[in-house]
Amino acid sequence: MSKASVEHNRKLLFLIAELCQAARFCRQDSVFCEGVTFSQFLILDALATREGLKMADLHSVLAVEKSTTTRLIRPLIERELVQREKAEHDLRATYLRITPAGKETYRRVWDCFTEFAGTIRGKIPENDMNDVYRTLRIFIDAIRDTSSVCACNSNDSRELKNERSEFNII
Amino acid sequence: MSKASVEHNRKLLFLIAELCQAARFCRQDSVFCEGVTFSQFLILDALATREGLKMADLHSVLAVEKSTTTRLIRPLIERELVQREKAEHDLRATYLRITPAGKETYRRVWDCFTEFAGTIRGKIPENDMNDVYRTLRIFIDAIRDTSSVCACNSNDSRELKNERSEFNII
DNA sequence: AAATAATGGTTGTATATTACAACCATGTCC
DNA sequence: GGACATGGTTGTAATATACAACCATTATTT
Repeated sequence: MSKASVEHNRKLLFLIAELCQAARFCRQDSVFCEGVTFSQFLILDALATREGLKMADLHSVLAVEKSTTTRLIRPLIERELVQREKAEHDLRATYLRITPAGKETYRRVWDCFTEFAGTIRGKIPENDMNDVYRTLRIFIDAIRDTSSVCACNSNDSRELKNERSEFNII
Repeated sequence: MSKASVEHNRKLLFLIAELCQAARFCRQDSVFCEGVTFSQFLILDALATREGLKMADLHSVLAVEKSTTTRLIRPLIERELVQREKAEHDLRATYLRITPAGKETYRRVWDCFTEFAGTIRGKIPENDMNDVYRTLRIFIDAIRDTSSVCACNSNDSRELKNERSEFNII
């Protein structure tokens, strides 16, 4: 193992550490509002922008286990921001629909996020912006590829398919 | 709010979502070994490379509350990978020292991480590498800066503490 | 058609991460 | 000497998360 390589790995370690901290911050309540967490915002967004989603679709949007989806969505159901519906053609599936109240909340939370996003974007030099997006994607994809043995995912890169069982690397 | 701006924010939202997932994956046990978590690895690293650290120094390395440091370090103490020592000149402070067993574990965990890091680096085109590091830093710094400024419009005033603004560990 | 497997979802249980507040001991400063 | 600051631990609680067991339903195989 070359010395340069060790240095490289060390750099990567700290970068990941900071990434974890940044991720933690972005999920803070302070970023959002209306008592909606980051994950719940993602759920509202998915339901607001796409029709006919069911629980199983959210697993991949959120990249979590199905039991976790159940638990994340519960508060939204209780607050009546989201409704569940049984589909006739498959009695197992639970379809989800955002309610008018949910849409209103979604809009307001989106405003909060807009402020946050604006602040961040304001701190990135204009001519670095495209590079930031591009390379961040490279980095994320590298990690995702590492995470899944079979990276047979759709080109909608948002739909990170990573059930824990596929997480075993190396 | 311009349409382009909305699109921009949306892009950022998903980028952050994916970043959170990536961060989550990087902290998975599978990346490490020897029953050492990511945070604990950072602690071992700090103690292995710097002399005379005390608890308070770790707060900023880990960017967590002091009570969290106490809890993160406890398993390391119990497994005797780390020792605590009282300093004579300040009986409040607890100094920490990595033990020989701790060093050995550190080395082995480092090997695990090296493999992980190698896999990731192998997925990033050679001539993008510098750009990735550079822009990732820009992005992380932007978020960090936002975290110290953005006490946002919050009605629930759970702002970030000073520890957060010391995010910088490199 | 009966048996078996797969899918969708919930609940029980457990763990990790993390914060905040209250508290104690010790230092520092006026 | 008293007020305040610093370092650390413990109590308590919330969130995120997984895995396994389970139930109901649908799909596939024999």
